[in-house]
Amino acid sequence: MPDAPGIRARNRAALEAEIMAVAGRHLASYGAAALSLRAIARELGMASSAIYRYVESRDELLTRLIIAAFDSLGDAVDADLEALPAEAAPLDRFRAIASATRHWAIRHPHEFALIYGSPVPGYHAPPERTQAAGTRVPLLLLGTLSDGDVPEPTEAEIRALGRMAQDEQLATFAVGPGQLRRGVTAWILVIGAITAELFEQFGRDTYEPDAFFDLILDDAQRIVTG
Amino acid sequence: MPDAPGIRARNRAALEAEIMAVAGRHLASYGAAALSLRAIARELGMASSAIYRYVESRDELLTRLIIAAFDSLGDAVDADLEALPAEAAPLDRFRAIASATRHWAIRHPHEFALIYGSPVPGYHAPPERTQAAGTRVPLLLLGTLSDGDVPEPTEAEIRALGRMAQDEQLATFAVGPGQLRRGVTAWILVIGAITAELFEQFGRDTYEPDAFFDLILDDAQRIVTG
DNA sequence: TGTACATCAGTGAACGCGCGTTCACTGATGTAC
DNA sequence: TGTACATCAGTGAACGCGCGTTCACTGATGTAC
Repeated sequence: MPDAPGIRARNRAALEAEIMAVAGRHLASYGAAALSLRAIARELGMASSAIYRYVESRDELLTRLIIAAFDSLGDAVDADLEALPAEAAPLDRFRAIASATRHWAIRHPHEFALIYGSPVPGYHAPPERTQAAGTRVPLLLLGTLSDGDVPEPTEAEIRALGRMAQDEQLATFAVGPGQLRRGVTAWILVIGAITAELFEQFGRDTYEPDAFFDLILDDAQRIVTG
Repeated sequence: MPDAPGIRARNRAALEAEIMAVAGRHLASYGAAALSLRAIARELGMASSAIYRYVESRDELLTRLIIAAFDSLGDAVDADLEALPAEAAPLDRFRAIASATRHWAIRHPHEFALIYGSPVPGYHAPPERTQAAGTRVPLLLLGTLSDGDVPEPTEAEIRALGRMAQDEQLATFAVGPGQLRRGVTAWILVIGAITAELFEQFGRDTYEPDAFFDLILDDAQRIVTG
């Protein structure tokens, strides 16, 4: 039987949580590139070397922050989905997922940049650790698509999907290759629109992002429904 | 009458060009975040302070590199367009522009990240200097769209475009608000697909980017033709 | 054509800053008998 | 229950590195008379 955690274990868990909280705040305020183990230690009032009892390296901390960002996004999307009436149509769920993603991104621009922007210089995320968290929302989105009323996938579509079109993969996606390819394209459009808005690719105050995103969703739905 | 340039002016022009060339190489190799005035000076065998005779500051150099990247992309697109037969259909020109953009991005990932990825930490590009270069390719793309066979713009579209839908602006775009909005959406999809590919948002070797991009272009064209 | 002066390019030292990571060490907490 | 030992958290100094930017200065190029 496991002992109740001693004072050491409790302290460790508490400090670990505090470190992640401070790291998250620094990420949110200054961005991933400026993330510094020394700065985090300073804010916690501990020696810079002490951090290494909790975090292997800066890269490891970045990996954890990436996973945390994906989780935060996933939770936000889940919350918005639950606010929907149970009988909401699939396309309404689709819109809710995309809108929740956009609103999360607006509230957490640096987190969004971390997971959907340029890679952090000198760091490469280990896919085996980030993948599960990273596919959570795209999978939700695919879940709103049904195969019924959509044309047979073309040869070109199956070829384009490559490994994604293999049977084991398709099982986790729960849609056929045609809808998978459409769903991925729609997701690209959604993320692209959010990116353009956040990174101001068309300048500042040149258009109305709220209204524009609505129209983006119309196009995304047309992509998905064929 | 302007004098022939003296030896000093010639040296200055030559060194200025050399500095930009080295800066470009460093950007291409290590990315914008790692760009360092000292490193450039070192490579040119000059004192780190000497760079300041040619470049006001690191930010100024970044601004020049952004403009250079947009120009490089624009030149690449122009070249591919010229290789097209003169009677090529607008939609073929559309595809050529998008494909040229993608191929340029694959050849110049760090330049692409500089202009379409997350902002460089601690730097904000002055729009009045980068805008002209930045709109060059999008304007080419809009140039392939005609208004004729497209439905009247909706109220929602005009609202979403905001300032972009003002008359002076529309004149420079040479299309009506309906096509403008469709063209911008298509461009977002194209850039989003390139971003997803380069930044490996769906992991490595999970799909076939060449074939997938072809299908993306089909969707982009459907967006544009209504 | 020659001379006096102004402009400019480039130097080297310095300021002040920050970073990730390692290491030998102290003192507190936990464990086995 | 008490004691000896092992584990762990946290310290502070250090290594080795890099950066942007400023400044007083030298020597070469250009210009006005």
